[in-house]
Amino acid sequence: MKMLSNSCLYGIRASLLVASMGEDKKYVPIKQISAELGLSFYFLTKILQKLTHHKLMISYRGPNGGVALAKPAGEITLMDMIAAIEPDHTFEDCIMGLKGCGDELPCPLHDQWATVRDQIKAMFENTNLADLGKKIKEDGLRISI
Amino acid sequence: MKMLSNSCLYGIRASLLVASMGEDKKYVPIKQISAELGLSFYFLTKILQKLTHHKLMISYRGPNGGVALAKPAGEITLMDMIAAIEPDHTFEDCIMGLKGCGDELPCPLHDQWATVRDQIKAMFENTNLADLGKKIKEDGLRISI
DNA sequence: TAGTTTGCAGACAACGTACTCCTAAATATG
DNA sequence: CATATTTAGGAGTACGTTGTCTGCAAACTA
Repeated sequence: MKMLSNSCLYGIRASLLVASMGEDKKYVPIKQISAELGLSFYFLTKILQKLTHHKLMISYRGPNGGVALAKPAGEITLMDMIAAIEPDHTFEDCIMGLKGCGDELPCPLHDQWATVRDQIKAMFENTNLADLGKKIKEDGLRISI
Repeated sequence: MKMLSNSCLYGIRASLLVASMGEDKKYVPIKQISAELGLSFYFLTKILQKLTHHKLMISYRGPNGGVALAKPAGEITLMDMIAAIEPDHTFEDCIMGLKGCGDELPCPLHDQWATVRDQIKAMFENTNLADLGKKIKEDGLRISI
């Protein structure tokens, strides 16, 4: 069950890596990020450009350049990342694909689905990069492979 | 948030319609189903062929032909439909896209996601066409437009 | 048997996502 | 100023999903 596009996943993982490395280094080169995460440099470049356009990251060209978070990691939620990379992704859709499905005019699965959907939405809204970075560091969780 | 492909949604809606119409008529023509649901006849034909191949439906050619459910509606779950139409759809994936993510080697979102994912899986496994048909009939819920 | 109705099967086009490559622009250093 | 480093941006390829069309096979009707 693919909830998020590859682009979105790559963007989140890259941001987490930048958050963890950016403490000593101001800018992290995209080449280095792609190597550490095992992703295509060219493709990752495109994705991170979307994040800089949406002011979640800042970039700097030339030697010692790279990308950095534009805000503290605690102020960037997963929902921010999704909105920047997959702008068409909504969390309102009817699971049966019916237009106009809602509390007043529900499809047969509406109530069950609305509950689950709101949980997913809350998960993305209430989780920020600092939360995930802390888990990665403290519990040894991973963002590679 | 698109959980299921259009093909899958169309197949489910068509099956529900067949279940509700098949009481008096043995076979329902695909042409009629596509007209009532506002779907492409050609495309729906392809989708329903997958259901007949997976023995969820039976088809009959010629005048008074069409498709019918191969089993009582109460014995066909949404998960059966998904498996037939989207055979690659799994409900085990890591939401971060990491291979090997599991209880022993979790990603930072694993626990939160596993809970939601299992609810979705259960929703599809425990809901059958008769359940939905009953809601549609008794509560006036809809499968069109 | 001839003609009509219906599903079956294969080819094909349009589109979005994923991914690659190339050149230009900005910046640092000697 | 010359050169190396690094991001920006546009063009192009590959593939899956969606959707269309055409001809064929099966079944009924007269």
